[in-house]
Amino acid sequence: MADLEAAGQLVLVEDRLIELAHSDRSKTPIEPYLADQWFIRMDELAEPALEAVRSGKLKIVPERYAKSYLDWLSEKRDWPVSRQLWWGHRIPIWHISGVREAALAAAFAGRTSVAWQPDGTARDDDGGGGWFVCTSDETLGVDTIDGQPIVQDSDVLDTWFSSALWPHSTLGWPEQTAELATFYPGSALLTSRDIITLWVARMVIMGVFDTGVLPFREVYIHPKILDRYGETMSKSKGNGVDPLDVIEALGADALRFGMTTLATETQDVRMPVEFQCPACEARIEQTVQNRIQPRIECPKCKKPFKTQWAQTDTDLALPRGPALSERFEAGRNFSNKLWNATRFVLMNLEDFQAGDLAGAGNRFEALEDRWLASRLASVTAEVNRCTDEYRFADAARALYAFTWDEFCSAYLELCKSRLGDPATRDQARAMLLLALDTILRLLHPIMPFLTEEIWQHLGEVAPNRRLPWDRGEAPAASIMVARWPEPPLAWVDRRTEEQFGTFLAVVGAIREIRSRQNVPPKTKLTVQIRAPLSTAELLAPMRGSIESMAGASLGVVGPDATGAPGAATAAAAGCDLFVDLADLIDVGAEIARLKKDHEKLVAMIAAKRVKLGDETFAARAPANVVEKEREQLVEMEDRLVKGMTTLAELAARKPG
RNA sequence: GGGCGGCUAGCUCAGUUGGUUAGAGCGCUACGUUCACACCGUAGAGGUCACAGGUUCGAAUCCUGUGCCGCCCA
Repeated sequence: MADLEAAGQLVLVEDRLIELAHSDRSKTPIEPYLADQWFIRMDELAEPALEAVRSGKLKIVPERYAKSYLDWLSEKRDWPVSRQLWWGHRIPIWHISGVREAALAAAFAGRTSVAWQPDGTARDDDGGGGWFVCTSDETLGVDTIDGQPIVQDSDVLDTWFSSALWPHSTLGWPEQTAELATFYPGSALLTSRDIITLWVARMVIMGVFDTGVLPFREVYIHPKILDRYGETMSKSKGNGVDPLDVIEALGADALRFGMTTLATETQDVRMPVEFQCPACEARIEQTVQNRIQPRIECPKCKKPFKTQWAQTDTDLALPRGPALSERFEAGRNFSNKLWNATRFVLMNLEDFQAGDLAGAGNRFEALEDRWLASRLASVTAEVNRCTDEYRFADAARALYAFTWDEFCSAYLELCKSRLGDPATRDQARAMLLLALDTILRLLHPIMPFLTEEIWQHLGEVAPNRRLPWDRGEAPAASIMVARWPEPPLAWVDRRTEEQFGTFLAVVGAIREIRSRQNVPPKTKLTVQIRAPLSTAELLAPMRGSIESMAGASLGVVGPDATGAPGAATAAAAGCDLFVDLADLIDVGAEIARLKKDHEKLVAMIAAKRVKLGDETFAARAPANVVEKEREQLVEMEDRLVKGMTTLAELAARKPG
């Protein structure tokens, strides 16, 4: 500064704030310090690791992470491996001063694993110098040479150096063990994105260098879980979830299922954390303030509980409030759902003899059986596809939706009446067994404990069951070694699924009317369904099912069905449903609803007309898209007219 | 400074190659304990898809820019 001033070059002196890095652990500023360190030259080592990914021999999923791997390795920056710590692998380098090379050669004569080179210090007067000595053996075996002490470097290797050895050293390398022969290389490495360069790249480098073989063929990078504020979870911040707490409160399968549904292709997932009051089970949002307190008072029951920070004897004596997340509750609820569905199946399976389901494919006569078989085949294919592509969340979602919404809500309900009829009872039971067994196998990787438990119960009730994919063998003693299900794709039947969809839509429409009009569940509704002949034929065999699932009795189902003037109406799957509610109907509510519908329809019809009137749309959009739009317009206009008729009828009926 | 990702319902997230009225779980509202399940059932409300341009007959989706959030590297 003085020089600048003297030279007349100093313009201004001012105070500036400088970003100063702080140590995460000690919270003290990090000061630069120049020191000699050991480096590993990377140019030759990096090349095979780069080639492995470029050529596709090593696949990184999701693909975008290959970029950070390649970018980083391409720089081929030398790796500083020495650390001034008290733990770790000591660097296999020794120092000696004041000796000539001849003395080293004599001391290590015959040892090919020892190498040395000058350490760069100046020579002594008598020709002796400083040397680095290196060996791949554990020790040098000598303490002095020519009276000079030989001392091992006090530095240890970077933790990632040791970690890079993990795939092969854990299997006994450098010995050629049976474990190494069997388990090396592995198939897939699952890890977090922040250590792709630190760990994954180093394992590849080290694995190839030491064994000549890539340590794994695929790398799956999973998302990282952050708290509700987007911060990385850590014990020292106190913002984490303890898996043991989750297991204790919600179950091990809830934890695993929850983790699986979080495993999407995204980079981060957020997990809001809540304390659970041990006294009243109220949930208390974890905040930046309360997460570092030794005790928290429950705002609901006012009783205090301790956290991981409890220190004093009084705090330590308090009951502990576990840290949980609502994101595991769906898994807990799902476990419960599956357990109860199982109870229902087992209850109905007692004294069931026909356990051989190997020829199940020949017996799908009822619509719902064809549908269930079709769905089993589709869902299995979907789960296979998802797991092959590391889309674990999609697999979990598919199984959750199928089990809950289709197997439990639809199929089990339909079975209830069939189970009471001796003519259909055994077929329904066989189908329940087939479906539950298949669901268990598909779910097992995601919910291992519950599925095993149920598997054992199933084994007691139906020990002789044979599924088509069991190849004539009895069910395995444990689901862990049971065959993966293989429902044939020939079971997939799109027309049946469509048909079944129509059925469900009709049931839904009746339920909607009931709910809209506040009709108690026990009151039977009488429903007329105006449907095209084809749809009516299709619904005919499901008549009883519609009645039982919707709590209704069906009148006319066909093109000529009509409702009394002012009947409550609903549309579904190309049908119009009429429920005459003369004594029950809330006319005002119905009119209000229809008016709202009407406004919405008018707006949508207007938009459609503009679209279809646009010449360029007709000219440039694909024919099927234009056709679809036309059909929708017709359908909407039809609904508009019907709505207006009903409105007029209701208005005439409304008292006053 | 470079790179990667995110911004969709109150919350946490899905949304395949652009094409019905954008979905799920939790939460919320109403009704309901009919013998698998209230950790449940039925129905419902709730979204200008961060913002601004552009491409296109058509954009949550493709392109450009901006803002905010996060991570890796320097």
